[in-house]
Amino acid sequence: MYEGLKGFTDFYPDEMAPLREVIDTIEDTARAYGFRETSTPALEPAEMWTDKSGEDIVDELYDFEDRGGRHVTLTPELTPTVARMVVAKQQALSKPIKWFSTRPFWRYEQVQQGRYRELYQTNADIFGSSEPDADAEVLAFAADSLTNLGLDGSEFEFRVSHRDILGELLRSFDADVDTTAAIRAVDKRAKVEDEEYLGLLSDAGLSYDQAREFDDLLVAGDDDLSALTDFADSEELAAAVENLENVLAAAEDFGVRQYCDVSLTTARGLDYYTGVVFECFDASGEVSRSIFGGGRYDHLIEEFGGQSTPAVGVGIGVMNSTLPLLLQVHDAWPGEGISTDYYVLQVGDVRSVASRISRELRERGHVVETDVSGRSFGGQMNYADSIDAETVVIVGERDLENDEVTIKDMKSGEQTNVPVDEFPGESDRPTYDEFA
RNA sequence: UCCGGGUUGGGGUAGUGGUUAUCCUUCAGCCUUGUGGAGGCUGAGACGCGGGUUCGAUUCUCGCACCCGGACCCA
Repeated sequence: MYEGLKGFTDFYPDEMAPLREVIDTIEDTARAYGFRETSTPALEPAEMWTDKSGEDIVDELYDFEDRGGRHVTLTPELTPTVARMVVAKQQALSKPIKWFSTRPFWRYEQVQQGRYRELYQTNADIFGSSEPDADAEVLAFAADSLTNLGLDGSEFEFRVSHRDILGELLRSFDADVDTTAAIRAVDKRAKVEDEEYLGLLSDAGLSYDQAREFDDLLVAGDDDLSALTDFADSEELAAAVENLENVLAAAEDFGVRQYCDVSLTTARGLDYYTGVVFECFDASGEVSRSIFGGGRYDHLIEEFGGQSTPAVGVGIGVMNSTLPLLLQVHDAWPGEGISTDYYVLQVGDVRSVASRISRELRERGHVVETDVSGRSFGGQMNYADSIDAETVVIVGERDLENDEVTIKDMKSGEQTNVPVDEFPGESDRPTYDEFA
């Protein structure tokens, strides 16, 4: 007997059925916004991550040398791949480009609640629009996905921040600040002691007093963004604040503003984000990890060798992620197990008739099972029960002597005889009730 | 990489340095060779892996693997 790899998960049919519903719901939402489906490789040149991404990502790569001596990696995220695709066909694609896909990703990291080494994400991205409407549409898609899954606004929250606000605010201090390090410090704010947090900020170049002032501004800004523009007379800062306000205004018109809280201390770890960034959290706090996140990355396409192209997107973890935890906590986990429309029960040498009936029922789009194990009558009834069959069609030698089959409703247990020539007949979904 | 807690049939569990390892459930078959959800009977099926201590280890001990949770990091 073999064991599967740590951090990889087998999904059995009764586990996959609700996950399928979750994925279908999110994908239907994406389609409704006009996102078009793409499919992308599992394996990519490792350089796509080692060249641009920070140490953190590289440490988690599932990478190796292939037989041609190429340094390749299983993809840990989608963004560089879609960036590559956009660059390759940039001139041919009409803008805005709106793509979605659901597929696995791999990260070699420590396994814990909601975090595995193989995870599935539905990504949705918009390329070619820097308008606030594009940011807001991504927020709206994400929010609609959650509400379509049965969550309401009191059960999740989007913490929305803006990289340029943080950057410009830092720049407005009269100091030589390492912006990236400072933003990383902000990202840690909730996790470390005040003193350590302020220490990280001063490591980044702020004086102690400036660090205090900076932090006060972030907190004040969450309630009232004008506190920021009042502080510094900076055109760039004003533009960033205005951009965030415009995104929130668009979100208001799109009907999702109520899910969004301004939270300037939400920074997100990835370095390529540029404007609006957001993370989704469980409003009840029961799921402590972030559910998913996204944001704007206006420079990545250019960095990948394309023409300057603004971009904004979100990646929602659907399997081996925290979203199932969120849905379970709020009683929104799809309950449907496997079910079967018809079981065609065979007694004796009746395969040709049973097959004809099965085929005609399947042609009508139903889920139909019949015996492939040579089981006894009782054994087949047992099996029909175990697969939650709604109707059992008994094709037995005894009935066929009278040119009949028996239609049995499994819920009530009632049954009746029907001429074999009239089943399934003209009805799309013939059941016991129609013949009773 | 670090810190806790775990690992006994498919699932859930009891127990023990020494005969055939407990119970529930599940699965298969039968009671009932044409009727599932109830009951009865029969059967299948387990001490994570490796080393050490010991006459003897599932039990004690060490290492490893895996699982659960946490730190770090992230989605």
